[in-house]
Amino acid sequence: MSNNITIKDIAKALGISTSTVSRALSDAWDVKRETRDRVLAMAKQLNYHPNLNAKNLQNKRTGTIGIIIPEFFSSFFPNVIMGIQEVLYEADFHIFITQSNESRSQELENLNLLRAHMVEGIIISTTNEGGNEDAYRQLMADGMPLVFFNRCPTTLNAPKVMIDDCRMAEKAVEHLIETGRRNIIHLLGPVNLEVSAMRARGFANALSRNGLDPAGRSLPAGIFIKDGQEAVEKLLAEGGPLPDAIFCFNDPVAIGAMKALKNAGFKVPDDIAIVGFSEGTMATVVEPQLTTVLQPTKEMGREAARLLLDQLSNPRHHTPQTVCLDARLNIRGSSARG
Amino acid sequence: MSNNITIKDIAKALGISTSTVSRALSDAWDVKRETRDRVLAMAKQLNYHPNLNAKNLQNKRTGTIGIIIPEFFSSFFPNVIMGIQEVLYEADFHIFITQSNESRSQELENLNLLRAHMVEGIIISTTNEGGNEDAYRQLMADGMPLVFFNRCPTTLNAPKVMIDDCRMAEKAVEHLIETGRRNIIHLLGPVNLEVSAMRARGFANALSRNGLDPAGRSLPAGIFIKDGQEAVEKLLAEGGPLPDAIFCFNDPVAIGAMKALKNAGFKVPDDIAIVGFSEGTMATVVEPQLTTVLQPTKEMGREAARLLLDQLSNPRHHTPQTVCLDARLNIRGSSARG
DNA sequence: AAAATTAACGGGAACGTTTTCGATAGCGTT
DNA sequence: AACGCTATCGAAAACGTTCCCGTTAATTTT
Repeated sequence: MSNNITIKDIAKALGISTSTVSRALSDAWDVKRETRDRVLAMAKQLNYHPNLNAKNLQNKRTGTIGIIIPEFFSSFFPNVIMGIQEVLYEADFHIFITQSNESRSQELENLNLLRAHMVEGIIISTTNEGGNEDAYRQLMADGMPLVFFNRCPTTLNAPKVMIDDCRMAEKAVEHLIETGRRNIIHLLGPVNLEVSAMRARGFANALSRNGLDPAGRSLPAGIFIKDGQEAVEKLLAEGGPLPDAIFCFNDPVAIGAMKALKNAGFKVPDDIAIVGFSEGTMATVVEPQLTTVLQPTKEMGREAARLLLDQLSNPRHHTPQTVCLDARLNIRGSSARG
Repeated sequence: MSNNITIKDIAKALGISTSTVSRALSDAWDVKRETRDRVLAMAKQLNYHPNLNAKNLQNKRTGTIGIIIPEFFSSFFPNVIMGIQEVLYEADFHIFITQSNESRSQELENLNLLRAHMVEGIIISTTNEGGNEDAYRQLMADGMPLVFFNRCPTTLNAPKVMIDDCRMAEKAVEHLIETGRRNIIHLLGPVNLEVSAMRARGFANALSRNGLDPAGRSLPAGIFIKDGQEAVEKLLAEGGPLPDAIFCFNDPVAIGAMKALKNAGFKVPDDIAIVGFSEGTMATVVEPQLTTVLQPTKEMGREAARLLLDQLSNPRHHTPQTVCLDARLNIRGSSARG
């Protein structure tokens, strides 16, 4: 931008002082109506734009908050961001989105980037690698407000917003049991994600509560379509007795599992029922449509933003609270049967 | 952040001047090795972080470039952003992502926001509302480097990176013709998008080149699943003769169309073939898998970033070029037949 | 009529950097 | 002994704002 006109230029053009120009632009009380109008007119005429660096250098703020998400590809995070934007824009904040690409080091870089850009707070969903807890701690110790959502470090006493993954997993698995399935397995998420553990626990709870033994019924998978596909292919290749239902860590894994089953000639849900988690666009596109847990993504974003604003307006000894949102099990074709 | 230590603090702690500290931190030649090490050590000890506002105020730059995309939901734009990041991070720039939500006014707000944040350039894909051409023009006149991708304003002489939508549409439709379809219709995209017109033109070209009359064979649809679904439902309700193939503006529309056909008891591709455009995650998830045009999204982002860097390093009279990337028609089940 | 208040503005320091221009000291040259 | 180098550092201006103090003139109060 070659556009270098400053308040000095306006002042000079009008034969007044920069102080007055500054006051006029910020609508101060001690400036005559007429001069204010002249300043505004001249500003428009000269196509003036305030220099945010100078302004922020002065008032020691940036009006920006940072976001770190692990990926862009599922519709989950974009939706959360929409919610964040909604309440943050309302509160006159801008957001600075970065993505860690599920990489620990990239996340660390982003943290430093955001700190260097002097964001006034950070909303973050961790990578599935984990391991940056010290950095979070350091940041919080330095007074940077942090809010976690969805993927939250267990060991950290910070504001978090999540859904009750354990209970929803229970519900999902109980639904499978109610529809007559007894031989249910679970495709696990990434090991160092708390949500993985939570959903696995919900799975186990549901089984034992119904007199089924959860031991040895969880298989490693992951997070992507291919993870689910490979896990099921491996299962089929082993030639052991097959389950009659699979509870998957998330939708992509569920879809991958469905693919593998179809390719091997099995019918979903008749031979094997499938349920996913964290409903995205694909759930109603795949055939049969996927039974899965719909998370209140937008509301999750709103809530995270609210927690951050709370901290901001209440800097001292803010006891970090964890808000837990309701989710809904959407029952569809992939688990149908009476 | 209550962390207010500056180079002054370092200077005071070491009994040297701020100039030296500054030089030491920026690795200048005229500072003794030993003092530089002491400065660095003290900086680490005090947990110093440079104030970007002050720094940027000085050197009149921000190292940030802005991105405006219309939405987050398809995987298209996130993929492009990955490409942009790749080359921009390499060149030591940060990116500032905003989304217009397909809204003209929101896009305008974003433009102003980015300008206020003094980004050094903007990469943008316009909304389907359009109408901000004057703002683009003004920005460019003020010396702000702009690069458009995918959705580019026709009337503007600016760097653009796109694929040859017309030719790819032709290819897609010719594929339908080669597989024996004669009665082909097109579901249109948003009216004020150049890509809509381009794909429609390609559709028409392919028809007339094969002795088929394109007149009256284009139906308004849109951009979302429901647009395609509703368009086909309307078509079916009208009770006229049905086509044997539908070329859709994009994948969601194609998927919507498939849904409507299936619901009405038609078989894809036997009764009616479907082809989409701009392949996303859903293309291989839907059943039958979707024949569609795969765009080089990541490369598109890389190229856009490169064009921006070109402009940045070559500020004056930079003749804006349009780079046209190759795309690929991925033939799948939805258009199968010999 | 003197004093006090108010309305409107200007001067200048400050925010945390970078950078230009010296300054100083040591040391070899002549 | 006077000179010029080189190496290393400090003083101070500048970047574009904001804001605390004045200051002046007009207006009101006593």
